[in-house]
Amino acid sequence: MPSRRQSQASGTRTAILDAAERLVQTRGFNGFSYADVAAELKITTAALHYHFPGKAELGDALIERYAARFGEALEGIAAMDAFAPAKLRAYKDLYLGVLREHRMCLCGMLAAEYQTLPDTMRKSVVGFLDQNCEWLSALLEAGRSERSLHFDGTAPAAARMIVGALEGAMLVSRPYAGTEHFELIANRLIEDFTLPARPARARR
Amino acid sequence: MPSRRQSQASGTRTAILDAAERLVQTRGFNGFSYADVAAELKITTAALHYHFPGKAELGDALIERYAARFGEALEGIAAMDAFAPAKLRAYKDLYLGVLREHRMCLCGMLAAEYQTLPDTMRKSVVGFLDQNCEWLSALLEAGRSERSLHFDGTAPAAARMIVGALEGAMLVSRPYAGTEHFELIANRLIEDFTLPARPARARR
DNA sequence: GTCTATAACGAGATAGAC
DNA sequence: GTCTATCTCGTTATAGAC
Repeated sequence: MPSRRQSQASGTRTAILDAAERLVQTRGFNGFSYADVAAELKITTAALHYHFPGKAELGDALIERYAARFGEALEGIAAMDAFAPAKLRAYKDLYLGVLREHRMCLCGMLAAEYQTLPDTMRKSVVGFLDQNCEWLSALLEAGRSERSLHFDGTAPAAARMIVGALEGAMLVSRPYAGTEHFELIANRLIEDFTLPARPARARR
Repeated sequence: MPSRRQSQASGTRTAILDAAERLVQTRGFNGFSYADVAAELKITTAALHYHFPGKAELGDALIERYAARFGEALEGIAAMDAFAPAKLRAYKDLYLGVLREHRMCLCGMLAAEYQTLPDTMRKSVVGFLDQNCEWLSALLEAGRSERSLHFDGTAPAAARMIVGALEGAMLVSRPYAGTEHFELIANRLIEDFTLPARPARARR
């Protein structure tokens, strides 16, 4: 039987990333410390430094994992047997799921703190935004082709608007308690891109 | 001749607020220190504490001044001899002006850091967002009445979408160099609300 | 892999002289 | 109003034992 590969994430490493991720998404990269993570895991900060030499490396690992997970979710949506509007709603629901946990999008939070980030983290944040815009562009193009979505201008431009609007909706919604504020904005945004279904029935 | 009132802002106090404001808008409330402000003004941190006993009080003063200044700008726009679409563009340009200085909206930045803020600052951030939404609601209603703007649903809901989208556009635009990213999103957003002028000429 | 111990620094804040 | 001097605490980080 094959033994564990050295590249496999140890339980502690994953637990550190989980705790740090939540802290960054709720308090920001400049709003948490190694001590916060260590306290949550009931280990010492010295143990943290064993897994991540410095906060910059921890930050790099956080974005890398987050972007990979988000990419998988996007692949899952792309593989859905559904028309583009349903996929766009599923994309919006990714953000909604994050907000439900009272979190900001990791890279949206880091975008706010952009000027204070190490250079490697900056590049990764931009990469995440680009990744989202490219995926959305393809979805929008497909929706236009199948006549289920409509928008003026280029697909990349429309994609940037959607990403910006959803990130902004999360940003301004978190100071208010629930998700109603976000859903109001997001649902309205998505409707603006959706053409009424032709064959079955009119929009209710 | 009347001597200076005690309530008048001293030059130092204003200089502190100016420096701190820029620091918060570029680096976040958790991304700057008294030492940063003191260094910029070439005074000591002890002098800062004379004007603002603690960082929380400084933060309160920052939001208060920012909201007041923003409110004045809104009054100025409301008083314009123009139709609602021009006023909506002027509103958008308020955000654009901030972004041109490579800054995030003060309260947008603070919204990201919301969970780490003192309670008085939290309340003020929400107040700022509400102030904007209420002003925009009135503008949207007026535009609908004069048939120069159109939107589905209620004016407050549409206003929240605009505020969220503009804050989000700033957020995701700052990692990219110029203002093109923002303008693409914001102009598109505003066009979606604007009805083509009836009498004179079609949109160019 | 995790600990204790500690270094080295920066942050917010205060006392008291000028 | 602003300074010097100092305090306390939190944060990042390292050395070396277990």
